[in-house]
Amino acid sequence: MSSPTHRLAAPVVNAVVLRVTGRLETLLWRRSTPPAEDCWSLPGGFVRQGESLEGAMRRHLAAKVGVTDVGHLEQLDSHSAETHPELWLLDVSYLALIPRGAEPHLPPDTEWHPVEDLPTVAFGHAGAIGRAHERLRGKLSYSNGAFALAPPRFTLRELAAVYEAVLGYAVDPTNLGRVLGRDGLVAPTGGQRRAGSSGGRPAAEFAFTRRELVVSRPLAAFKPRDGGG
Amino acid sequence: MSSPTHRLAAPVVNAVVLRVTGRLETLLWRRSTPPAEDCWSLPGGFVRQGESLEGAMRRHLAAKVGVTDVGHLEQLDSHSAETHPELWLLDVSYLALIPRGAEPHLPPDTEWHPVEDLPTVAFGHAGAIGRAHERLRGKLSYSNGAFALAPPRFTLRELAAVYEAVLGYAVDPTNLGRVLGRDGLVAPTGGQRRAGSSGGRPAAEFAFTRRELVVSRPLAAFKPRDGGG
DNA sequence: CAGGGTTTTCGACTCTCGGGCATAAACTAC
DNA sequence: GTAGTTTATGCCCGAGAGTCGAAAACCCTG
Repeated sequence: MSSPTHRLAAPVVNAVVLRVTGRLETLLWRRSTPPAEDCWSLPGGFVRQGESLEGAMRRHLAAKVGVTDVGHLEQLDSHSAETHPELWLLDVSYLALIPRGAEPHLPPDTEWHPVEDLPTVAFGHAGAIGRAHERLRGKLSYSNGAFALAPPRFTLRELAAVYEAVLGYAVDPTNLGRVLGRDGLVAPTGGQRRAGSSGGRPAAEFAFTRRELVVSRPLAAFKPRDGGG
Repeated sequence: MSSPTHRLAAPVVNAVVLRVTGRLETLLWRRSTPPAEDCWSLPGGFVRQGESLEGAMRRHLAAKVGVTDVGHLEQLDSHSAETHPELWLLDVSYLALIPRGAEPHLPPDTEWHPVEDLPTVAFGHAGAIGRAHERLRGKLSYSNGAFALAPPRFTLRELAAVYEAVLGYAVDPTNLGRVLGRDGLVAPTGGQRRAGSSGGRPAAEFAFTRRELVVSRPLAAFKPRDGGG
């Protein structure tokens, strides 16, 4: 069963790159080569032998779309794809979050598109975008996942705007700050920020305490024996 | 970049098969062929062209370890593996949950091992078992994920025992029934069950209302505009 | 058949946390 | 200085989880 007569596949990585600029946006790449020439698709490419999947993903993000400052990179899922005329592809999807403020300078064929108003994308990649959005929505609800989308320093109003763009409904900045603050996920920096247009009380500046993913609720739907750790 | 000169990999699927029999156990397979001959590893095998990854996983589970009644099957992650001397492998890991009562008749080379006391497993598969356990722990806390581990009908005490085996700490049957019942995830069947040894009040028999995964809390860490749906 | 032991079930209570609201504070513009 | 805008702080309320005790249902023994 380990004989080399088995058919072989070409490993491919693709990323759903998400950022928030008022709206939730994803990065699409207009293909200039077959297959699916002149169609939009997710940025990505082939994996080299000896290369890790995540390494390949970062390489393609940096080389093809100029994305180097990735706030968070996470594998979504894999599936066997017959979308290529000659090759059997094994498609591994990633979710990449870009913090606000890190503006990658994009190659000409690459554009941000609002997730709520996507063009037609090839290879069934629209499903991957939907799953990525869904997973991100979950992450914001039970972790500090917004650290990878928010700028390094922000006001509670700005952070609430990030949540609103992802979740799709209004979020109260006061309550948001209290919840994240109680879990120790965000903390005030001491600085202040003035509102953009007309006057008002300057807002306190906050920052996430950690830049890696932390699950706030310790999965305690039921009681983890309060005494111990 | 789509030239067929790229190196190709052999897609492989592996499953962390978990069940609960008092303890949480996983299914390991003693390899009788190279590589890693006579070592324990996760059950799995090659993917055929034209076959979906999940289809290949189910095929191997049925053929190699006699597992046909899978309560839940879910992809974990993929990684590029250099563990084979001749082939470049692309390893896709799955989590498979076996309900209690469905006892697959195992081939001679296959055994259940308690997750807390594993033998040495090859190919770095120990990490996959850990990640599977971790994900399962999360599932039990915010979904009806236990439906795939529990028998079709059970008492609250029996269900609590399943939770304890996975979570590692005591769970109150009363509270568990109330929480899952309020969300409509479990419901009494009307039947009764007598305790095993000495007498006592017979316990009501319960069953999960759905046999697919349902996320109980609608990810509402913040307010989803109570009016609408 | 009465009584003790065992297990489950039900109800009441408490505590924490999310959400809402009103008020105070801080700043700008006129 | 006054009006207007925005943020911050405190308090209240309700929902839900966790605990506890008492009642219910059953078995076994004498």
